[in-house]
Amino acid sequence: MNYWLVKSEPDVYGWDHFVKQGRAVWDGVRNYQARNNLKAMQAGDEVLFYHSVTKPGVVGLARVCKTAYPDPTVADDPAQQKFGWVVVELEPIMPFEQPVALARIKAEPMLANIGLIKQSRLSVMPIRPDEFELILKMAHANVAL
DNA sequence: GCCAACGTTGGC
DNA sequence: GCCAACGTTGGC
Repeated sequence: MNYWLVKSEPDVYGWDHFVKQGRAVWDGVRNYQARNNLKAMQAGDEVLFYHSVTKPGVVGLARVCKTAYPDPTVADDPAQQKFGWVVVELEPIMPFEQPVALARIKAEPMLANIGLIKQSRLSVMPIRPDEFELILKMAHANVAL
């Protein structure tokens, strides 16, 4: 089991929209490192859902329900296909009773090396098990790991 | 609205 | 291959 964090701007695609749909095709990733992270995801991996820009913070927990396949939004664009962009599919598990604001993450010494802070522009990143567990605690999420 | 970080593009 | 210019992300 691996743990991840994905970012989305709530005004573009927020947690509520995600829950309403019940499943998300995670498309639009156009960065090699983020793409490689998508490719490394396995079915059942747990994913922190992060709202960027407005009220930045982790708002809920999701899981990978379908592993990487070619991004259908560039299926008709040969110029884009050479990049090998992919999507995964995610489904919501639960919202956080107490969302974990970025400010709280920054204030937590044990999270000083989290990718979210170290590589602030990366939109799909791995999270260490200890970091993941701590964020769930901070969210008051009682979930079996 | 501003700015820092950083990835990409294109000239040389 | 280097580097300046430029665009995008995302926090504040």
